Amino acid sequence: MYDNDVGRWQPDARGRLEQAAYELFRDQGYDRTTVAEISARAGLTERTFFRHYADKREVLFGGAAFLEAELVRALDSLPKGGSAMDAMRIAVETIAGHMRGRRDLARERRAIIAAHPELQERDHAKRAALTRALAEAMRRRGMPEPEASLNADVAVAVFYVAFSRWLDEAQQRDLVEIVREGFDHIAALGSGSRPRRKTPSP
Amino acid sequence: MYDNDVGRWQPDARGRLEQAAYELFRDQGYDRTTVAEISARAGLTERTFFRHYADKREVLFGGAAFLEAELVRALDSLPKGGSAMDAMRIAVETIAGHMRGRRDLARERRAIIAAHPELQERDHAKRAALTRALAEAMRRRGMPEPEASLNADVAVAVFYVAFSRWLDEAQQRDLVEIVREGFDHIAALGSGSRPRRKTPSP
DNA sequence: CTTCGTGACGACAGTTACTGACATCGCTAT
DNA sequence: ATAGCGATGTCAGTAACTGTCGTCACGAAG
Repeated sequence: MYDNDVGRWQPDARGRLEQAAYELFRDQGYDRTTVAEISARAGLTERTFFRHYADKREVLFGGAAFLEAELVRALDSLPKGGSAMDAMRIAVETIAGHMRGRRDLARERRAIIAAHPELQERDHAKRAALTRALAEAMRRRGMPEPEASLNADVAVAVFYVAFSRWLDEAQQRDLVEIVREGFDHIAALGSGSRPRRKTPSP
Repeated sequence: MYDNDVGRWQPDARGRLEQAAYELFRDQGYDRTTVAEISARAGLTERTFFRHYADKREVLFGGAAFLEAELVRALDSLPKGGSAMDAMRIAVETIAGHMRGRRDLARERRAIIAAHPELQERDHAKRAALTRALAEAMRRRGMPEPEASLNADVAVAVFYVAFSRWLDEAQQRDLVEIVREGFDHIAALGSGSRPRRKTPSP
């Protein structure tokens, strides 16, 4: 679904558009670069840009749909026996793994979004969509409705907090590890004691 | 601050723009009405519309800033002695009181927003801003940080859920009453029993 | 009474995000 | 071959949003 164009045109038009956009946003800022510029640098026309992205903002959120799909896929492929929180933990750790090697890009992206309210709006919308998709997947596993949405909220919050820390920390830890600590912290809240482990028990 | 224009132009330009917008949105839909149309119906120019509203969407969210200000004002004017949840309850009930007599308008507004993703984005952003403002006010009352944000989240969630029910219910109850029930429900969660009251104890 | 801002608006031109309609041309299946 | 399909190009158009300057009532200062 991502590998288009092997014949008449250069391949990976989407990827070229995204890369061109990041370069231009970094060099001259988000609102000083036009869609026409992005398209030209990618060797395409403005019209084609809007065939790949519904609007200018979406070029910064191409990964969100992939992330959502991966999260749901990971959760659906898990046996339905174990605890619900464990299932969510595994699914979230799965998508956290997909971030490996993209920290610098993610930091650039965050800086751009932080400087533009319209992009923050879109970011929140993507988070809400991710949460809804996760809640729906939990419902498919048999969890009733207040719990499904509440647990999805918590799991997505853990992911976002971990993601933010991952970008902030000076030493470069693995995001999956930070996510795991987050879920440990949540579990500790329920048991009334301090976190049971900092790494998986031997 | 809201009562401009008593001389050379008709008064209440903002109000006229808002009313014109609602009428046109109701008659021909949000995206089939242009800012030029709204401005003309209000007896103003397009340029003036954008002096009052940062963009076309904002004309539907003029009340949000007022609501936020009222919520903070109500909370700040409360004595700092009592319980934190009681203070939030009183503040939220105060702004709930401001909705009286605007149910039909609110339902129209909700229908418009529900039909347009861009407006839902803005709606979520306004809710986030309200939550942040409430958390900050709670911090001013001495509540430390994880609690302030978490409690603000809960209080705003109660308000939004109550608001939605208020619009849905066939018989027209008072929003303040529904908000009160919501806070009762939350309090019951903490005490481990069912809600203590459905209406204020006699 | 004059003068001097100041605030709210109009007029106008310009940019740019976004859309619709139609043409082009390699690829694949029949 | 040919017919359809899919990704793109071309072109024209709409409407959201911005910068700049001019206008005119008002109120304060002189």
